[in-house]
Amino acid sequence: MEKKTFYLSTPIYYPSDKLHIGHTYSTVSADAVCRFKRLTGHDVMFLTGTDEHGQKIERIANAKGISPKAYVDGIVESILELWKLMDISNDDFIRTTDERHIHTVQFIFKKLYDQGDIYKKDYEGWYCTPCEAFWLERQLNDGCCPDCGRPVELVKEESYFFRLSKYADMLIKHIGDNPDFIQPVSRKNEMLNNFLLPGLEDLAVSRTSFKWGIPVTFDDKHVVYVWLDALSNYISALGYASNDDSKMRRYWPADVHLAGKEIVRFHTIVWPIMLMALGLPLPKQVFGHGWLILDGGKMSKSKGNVVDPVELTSRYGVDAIRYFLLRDVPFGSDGLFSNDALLNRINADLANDLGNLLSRTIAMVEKYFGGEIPETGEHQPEDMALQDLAIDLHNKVEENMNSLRISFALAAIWELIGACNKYIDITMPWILAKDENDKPRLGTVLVHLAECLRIISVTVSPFMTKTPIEMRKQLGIGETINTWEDTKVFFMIPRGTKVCKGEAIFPRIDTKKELDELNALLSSNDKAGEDKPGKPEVKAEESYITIDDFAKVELRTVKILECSALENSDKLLKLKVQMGGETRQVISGIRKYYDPSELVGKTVILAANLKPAKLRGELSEGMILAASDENDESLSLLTTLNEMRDGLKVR
RNA sequence: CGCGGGGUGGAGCAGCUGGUAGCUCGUCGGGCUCAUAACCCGAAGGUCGUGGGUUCAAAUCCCUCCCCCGCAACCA
Repeated sequence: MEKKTFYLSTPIYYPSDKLHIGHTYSTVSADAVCRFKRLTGHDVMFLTGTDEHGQKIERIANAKGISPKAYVDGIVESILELWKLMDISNDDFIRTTDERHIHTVQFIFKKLYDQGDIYKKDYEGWYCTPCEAFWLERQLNDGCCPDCGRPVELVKEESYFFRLSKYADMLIKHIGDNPDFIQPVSRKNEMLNNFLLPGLEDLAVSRTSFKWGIPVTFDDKHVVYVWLDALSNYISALGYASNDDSKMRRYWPADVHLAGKEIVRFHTIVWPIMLMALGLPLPKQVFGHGWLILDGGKMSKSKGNVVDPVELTSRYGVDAIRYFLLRDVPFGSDGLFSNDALLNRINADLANDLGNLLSRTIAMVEKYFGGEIPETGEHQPEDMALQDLAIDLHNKVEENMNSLRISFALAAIWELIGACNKYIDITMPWILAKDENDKPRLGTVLVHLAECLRIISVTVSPFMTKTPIEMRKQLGIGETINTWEDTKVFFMIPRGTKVCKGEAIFPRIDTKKELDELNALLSSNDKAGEDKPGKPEVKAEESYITIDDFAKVELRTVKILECSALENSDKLLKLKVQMGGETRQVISGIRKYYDPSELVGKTVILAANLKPAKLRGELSEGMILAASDENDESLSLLTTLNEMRDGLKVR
């Protein structure tokens, strides 16, 4: 019989920098689901990759003086290493710079153009020259660029547009007819209420303002712009529109597209409409997972508050990290990441519960039966209860995994582990061992434990990769009786199997010591910044400025005369400052840290020759200097060590 | 009133198709010694953000308000 297929994709990641624990979370989740599907007999296609085009990459590469391709090649290499380290079992890795992808995108673009779904139109928009970015009217901050605060100008650019509007009704109907299409459901309402029902605007799908993208075949001024490029990866990887589309026929439509919640919108609106326009069936489900929130707030590359998965893995092992990510975060909603929670989880669940259970079981088989799995005898009620629980485990795991409730699946496994520990307490094998007459009973107890451990080793294998192998090695069964079907049957380990005591699979961690070390590491990373080994001198040349460059910035001491909160803003303070004979108005985003009254009379440092900008409708003539940490958790204004008068130059 | 998510014992969460408030960690007390100072049992601790409404009955449904967080077309 033909195996059922299962096609799952992760988002393709933007390689503007190294990936952090959040990306790892997405991908590890995907991996667990795919491993589970393989274990339960599916023909799986697991795709991940990178989305490599765009202005941001182009700019970073330019700044480094290398080509965009050379730049992303380097990052992609580190991503591949990371996935290898995390034991990600993807079947393919698609890069949007792959020839096969470019071919598919160009085909799609042309086809949609030919059939009238893509059209060219002059696009009038607000352009910020320094940022090289277009903005919509409603994005502007009182006529200024939302990024840099400088004024923007109205310019015309021609652009290709994709007729989303044409397919909106079809999509609304599809969403209504297929309740599982958008998961979790809360996202579905969000999409409908926010975007679909109010009406879709056509989407700009080309750019002329930068070059780093896939050229439009019939109009070489244009490159294909993000979403049409990126989303196509899900079929370009299957060979859509290529000589060999066997995978396309085999795996399409996808079973699940995993997406971070911020891009659910593109996956549930733009992508389905693209597919409709191409006459292809829609994916069965788009699942929007939550984010890992770091203590201080959402983690992001630009905030710099990232947690390095490589570091964590080298300390605690892949399985510990995989386990934590999969267990601690309810899939679909946000999860909190903290070192504290991580170490707790490792100690409590892995070392104490699972590791110790294996260890004590093996130890007893060695001690009481010379290391050979004994024979089972008559069964007591507590034996039956344990058997029932173990035999039922595959149902619970299957049920939860089929609805992508990964943490619940793990919780079910840990229920059995807990029951085993309790079973030992009830049966008290060490007492049985004292009386030769109780030997058969003792054997029965140990066989039950070994069987449970065997079943656990299999059910846990989608989530952890090294642990099950080590468990089975210690149980003496190696890679036998390890199929999904084998989890449904008790008493499979042959009598006389030689167990083999090994190292603790999860050594207990000295939490306090490790926490100190991790924190120290974090702060030293902050300070060291780029001069970590690997790229010391690259930075050197480019990042120095000359004394002349420095002289361009005019820094002055100023005295704060007045200060008040700016209305209709939650971040801004409005200050009046004295600088020599002159007074100026400055807007500063420090409301979170300072009460207006406490600032009056203070002397601070002002960047005085910054081009004035309007913020929330108020003129800001300069910028007040402040030191802040990467999480924006603490911030301090700069002042002078000794009392100085205002208006002085700072050099 | 831009949109969305959330406010439950010390911490992190579950429960939210209404019917005696649950889990993990932590704390305290006890048990056990096969085991990685681990495991097992018990206890303390919550007026389920606020105010109102529906109901025999609300953490759970409806409305008011307060507070946190995210998003607003390239940061999973």
